Amino acid sequence: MLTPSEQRTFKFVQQYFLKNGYAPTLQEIAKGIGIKSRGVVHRYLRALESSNLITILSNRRRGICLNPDADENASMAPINPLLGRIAAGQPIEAIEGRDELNLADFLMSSDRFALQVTGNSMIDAGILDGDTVVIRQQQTATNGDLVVALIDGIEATLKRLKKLPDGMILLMPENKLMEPKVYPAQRVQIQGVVVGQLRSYQ
Amino acid sequence: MLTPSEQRTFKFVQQYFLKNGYAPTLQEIAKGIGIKSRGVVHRYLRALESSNLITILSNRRRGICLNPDADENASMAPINPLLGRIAAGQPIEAIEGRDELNLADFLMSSDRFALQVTGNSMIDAGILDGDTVVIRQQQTATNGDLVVALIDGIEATLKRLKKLPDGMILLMPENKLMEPKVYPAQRVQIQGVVVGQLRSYQ
DNA sequence: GTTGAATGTTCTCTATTTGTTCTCTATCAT
DNA sequence: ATGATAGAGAACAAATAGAGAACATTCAAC
Repeated sequence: MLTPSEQRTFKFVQQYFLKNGYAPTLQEIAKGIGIKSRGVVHRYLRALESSNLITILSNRRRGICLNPDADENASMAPINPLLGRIAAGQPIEAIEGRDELNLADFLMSSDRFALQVTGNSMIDAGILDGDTVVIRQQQTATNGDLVVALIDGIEATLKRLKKLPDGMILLMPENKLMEPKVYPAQRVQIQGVVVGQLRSYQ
Repeated sequence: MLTPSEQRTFKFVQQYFLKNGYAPTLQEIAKGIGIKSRGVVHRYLRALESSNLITILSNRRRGICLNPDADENASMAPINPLLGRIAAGQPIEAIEGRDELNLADFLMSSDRFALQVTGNSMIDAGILDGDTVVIRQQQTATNGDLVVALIDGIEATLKRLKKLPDGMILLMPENKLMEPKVYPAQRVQIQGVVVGQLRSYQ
């Protein structure tokens, strides 16, 4: 059972964590909830700890951990309610089993990063200008993967990979108007493969 | 759990690697994260290594390797950096300002839900079979919006909305092979508009 | 090979920030 | 009044960020 200030504190910490990937300092919390005293913040944190919402690593800077089992932490994991399936001409049907969309699987891993795509070279693969692609960092890829490739150590491109039998590498754009290009393997360095894509319409 | 400086360091290394295809020197990292001491950088790298994010080849110049299958538990960093912008044939350029991809903005809001798309009616808009779309629930929409519409209270479809001057409603698929359909307004009920889209390649 | 500059590594040292613990006020509802 | 809740702020200890010196090791040019 939390007092209003304690709730505000907890919410702020949660959001800060989600946004920055590390805990806030007492001063940042104080500013965030609109007070000035670090001492007061500390008192609230103590209360949150005894309610089992957080764990405090003593004397550590930014040493606040969110306890995973806390109910209200459910909102921490970016999960989306309700996931149904929509098809032209059919009623929306619920999908059994997977009723949540877990973004953590999608891209929250340290070996992933995101890139914003410029240009239309991949529109036939449904990747439009301005979309964001999520890349898993790796040096190798298999035929047919969408890869980020570095050519001659300078030019970066997003293309579909095809290894030719003669050791050459074919980088194919997904755009009927553009031509695939062939490079000797040593000129092409794979930086990662596309594991996801997202777009915002606002 | 990484300190902010350690995260900055990791991100810089990742970015440098992506851009150049090889690891930076300690001095380059120092400059990149805004400090002067190579010793300090080395300390941060040690921390990253013990979090299993990187591997250091001792005494090797540019001897930092990014660990491909990073241990998520170790880092616990729920961020995925937006590292840059990729354009065909150009070096990857860093995006200043917005350096993080904030998923909270994207879909963590109570009035949103997700649907999985079946069918090819929207492929020309870059929405493929199997993609997930994020819908903001609302009863009205403006011309040109991508909407989830319920026809006769039964059929749900994802189409582009066009209100005709005579009060009829035109639902246009984004697929050259399909024909738009016209309905009287009372048969069509808007369920929400598409505010985001995502795809997983796994 | 030899050499020298650049680079990685290990330290010590300092200043600042941060966490922690106090005490002291103020407000408000019962 | 009497707790409970809010807040300010001082004082101290600990952690962190950073500088920089000193030495070891690479690596490329000669």
